[in-house]
Amino acid sequence: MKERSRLPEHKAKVTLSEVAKLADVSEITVSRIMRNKGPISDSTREKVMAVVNRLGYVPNRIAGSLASATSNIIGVAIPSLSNIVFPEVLRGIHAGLKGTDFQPVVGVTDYNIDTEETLVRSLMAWKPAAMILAGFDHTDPARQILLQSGIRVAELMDIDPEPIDIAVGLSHRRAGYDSGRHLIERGYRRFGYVRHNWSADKRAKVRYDGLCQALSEAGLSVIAHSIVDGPSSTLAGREMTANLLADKTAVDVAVYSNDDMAIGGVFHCLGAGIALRQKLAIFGFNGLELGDALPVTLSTVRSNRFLIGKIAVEKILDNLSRRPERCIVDTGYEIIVGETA
Amino acid sequence: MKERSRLPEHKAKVTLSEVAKLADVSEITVSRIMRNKGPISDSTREKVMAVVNRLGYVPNRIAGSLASATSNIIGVAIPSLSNIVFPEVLRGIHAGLKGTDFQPVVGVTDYNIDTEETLVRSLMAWKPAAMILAGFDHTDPARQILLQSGIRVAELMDIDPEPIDIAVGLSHRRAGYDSGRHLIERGYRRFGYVRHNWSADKRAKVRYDGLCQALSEAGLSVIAHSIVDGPSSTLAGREMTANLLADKTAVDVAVYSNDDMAIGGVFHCLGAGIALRQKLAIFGFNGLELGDALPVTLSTVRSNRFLIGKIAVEKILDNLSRRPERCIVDTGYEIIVGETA
DNA sequence: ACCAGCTATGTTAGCGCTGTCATTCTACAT
DNA sequence: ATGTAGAATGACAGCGCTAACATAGCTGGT
Repeated sequence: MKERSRLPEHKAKVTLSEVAKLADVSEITVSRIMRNKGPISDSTREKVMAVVNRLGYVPNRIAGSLASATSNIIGVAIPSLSNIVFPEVLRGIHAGLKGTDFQPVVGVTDYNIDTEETLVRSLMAWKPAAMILAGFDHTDPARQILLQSGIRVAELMDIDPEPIDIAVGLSHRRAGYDSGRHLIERGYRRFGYVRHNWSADKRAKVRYDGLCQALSEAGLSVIAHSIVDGPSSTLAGREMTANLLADKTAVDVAVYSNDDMAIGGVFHCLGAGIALRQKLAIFGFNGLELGDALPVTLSTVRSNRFLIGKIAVEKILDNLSRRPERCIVDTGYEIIVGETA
Repeated sequence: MKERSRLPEHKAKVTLSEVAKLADVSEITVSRIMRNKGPISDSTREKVMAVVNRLGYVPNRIAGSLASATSNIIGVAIPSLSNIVFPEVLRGIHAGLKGTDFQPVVGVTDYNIDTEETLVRSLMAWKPAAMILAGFDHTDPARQILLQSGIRVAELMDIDPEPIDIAVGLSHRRAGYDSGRHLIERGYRRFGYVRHNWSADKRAKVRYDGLCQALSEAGLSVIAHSIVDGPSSTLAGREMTANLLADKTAVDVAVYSNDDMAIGGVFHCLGAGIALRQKLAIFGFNGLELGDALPVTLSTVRSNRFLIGKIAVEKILDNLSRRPERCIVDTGYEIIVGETA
C-alpha cells in the first residue's frame, strides 16, 4: 500500500459554504448545526454531519469570532515558567476552564512590566473574553487598556493592593506576620533571613516586612541576612545557608524567601550533619509538595496556587461582563508545622 | 480627585476606520502603519500615531487574521502541567518564540488521546500557523486533521516512532539501554526497578525495555520491582523504595522511572540512614535541577526538555510551510555521574 | 520635455462566518 | 375553513481588517 501523501492534495480549504452546497442546505443551517443552536430537524442534521465528516470540515473560529464579536479566548500573562508556582496557577486555570470551550492564551512577562504591556496589547488584540495577570504591578498604559476594555480582569497571587476588577490570592503581609508570630511562640529568638533578589518578586519583600513587624512587636529583629543576587533556587538556598552559618552571628532559626530556598537549607544541614530544629530551624513559604517528601518534613506556609488559578476562572465565568464592584477573594494560607521548625 | 470609572464610558469600540477618519487618511494607510509595512512618510505616520494613541486603538487581530488568512497562533497540546517536565518544554517554546509575534495557545490533554483530539480540533479552529504536540499517540481523526492541515506539526519528547512532520526529542530506548550499560560497567549486578504507572507514560516503558535489553545482553535481569499505581511523585518514590528494600531480594542498584521517583528514593535512604551507593545505588531519569542540589547528587540521565521546546519552535519557524521530507531532531541525552550510583 | 522608476497613498473586493429578520410549513384548536 | 403558534429554514448585510491592484506625485537621466 502506497503511503498517503503528507501534503494536502487539493488545497481544498473546506468552508461552511462548501459544506452547505454539498449538503444542499443554506450556510446558516450548517452554522447552526455546528454550534448546536436553534431548531434543526434530525434528518437535516444527519445529512449535514455526513458531509462535515466526509470533508473533515473544521469551523473557522476566526471568522466566527469576527462575525459574532465574541471570542472564547482568555488571555493569561504570567511572570515566569521556571518558578514552579506559576505552572501550578496555570493548572488551576486549566482546571477551571475544563468543560467550557474557553482557550487560554498564555504569555510570559519575565517579571518585566514593559514586556507585560507588550503582551497585554498583543493579547487584547485577540479580543479575549477576559484577562488574567499575576500581580498588580503594571505600566500605566497597560492598566489603562485593561480598564477601558470592559472585560473581566483578574489579578492573581496577592490581595493587598487595589485591583482593577478581580483579585484572587492571599495577604503576603499577614502570611509573613503570622510566620513570625508562630516562630516566636515556638520559642525562636535569633532570626536569620535567607533570600533571593526580590526586586522582581515584590511579594517576597512584603512577606519579609510582615515578618519584621511581628518580630519588632516582640522586641526582636532579624539579626543576620544572607542574600543571593539572582532568582531563587534550591542550590542558591543551600549555598546561602552555608553562608549564613559561616557568619559569627549565631541564629536559631532561618526564615527563607520561599520553599525552593528553604529546601536548599535543609539539604545543606542534611549534608553538613547539622541537626534540624535543635541546631538550626528552617521555615519556608509556599508549601511545595516536595517539602512533605523530605526526610525531615519542611515547616512552611501553604499558599494555594492551584486554587488561586481555579477560583480566578470561576469568578470570571460567574459573570463575563465586568461588574461595577470590585471582587476580592482571599484564598488564605496555612502554617504547616513540619519537622524543621 | 474623583476616581475614574472602571466601566467603559462610551462603548466606543475604536476601529481602523475611525482612526483613519480622524487622521484624515485612508484605512489602508493606518493598517500599513500599524503593521510597519510599505512606505509611509514620517509626517503621515506621526499624524496617525497621534490619533491611535489618543483613542487607545488596538488593532483587531481576529479581523486581520481573517482578511490575511494567516494567524500568528501556535497551538500547543501537552499532557499535563503537574509534571515539571512539560512546563520546561513550554519554557523552551516561549523562549523560541521570543521576539517573533507568534502566540502559543496551550491546551492540556490529561494524557488522554480523546481529549487530545477534541483539543486539536479546537486549536485547529483558530487556523494556527503550526501545532506542537507531546508524543506520537493520537487518535486517527486527530492524525488525519493534522496531516491534512498542511501546517507544520511538531511531535515532541521522542524520536523513535515515525512523525507526522517534525519530531524533536531523544531515543528513550537508547537512553534506557545506555543507562543499563553504564550501571553494569560500574559494577552493579542486582537491579531493582521502581516505577509509577506507565499506562499513560509510554516513554517510561520504552526506557525500561531498553534497560532490560542491556541487562539481558549481559546475562542479567531486573530482579525486583516496586510499582506505585498512580503518577510519579517524590513521595511515591520514597515509599516504593522502602517497599523495594523490605523485599527479601537484595538489590545493589535501584533504577527509577524518573527523577521524581529517584529523589524520593534518595530521601528514603537519607532518612533511614542507608548509605547511598555503598548499600544502595540510585539512578533516575530526566536530570532535574533539584538532583544537583541534593546533599548527595543524583546519578541520572539528562533529557534536554527546554531544548526540545526551543528547537521545535526553531524548526517550525525555519520554514512555516510543510516540506515533503520529515524532519527528525535528536536532542540527545547525557548520563550524569552523580554520587548516588 | 519625456518617460522610467521610485515613493506615498487610495479603491475595491472580499476573508468565512453569524445576527437579524423574514419566510415556509406543519400541527392543532376554534 | 381559519387562525395561530411553533418548528425549520433561508436571504442578506455586515464584522474589521488586508491583498491586490490602481493612482498620483516626485526624481533624475537623456
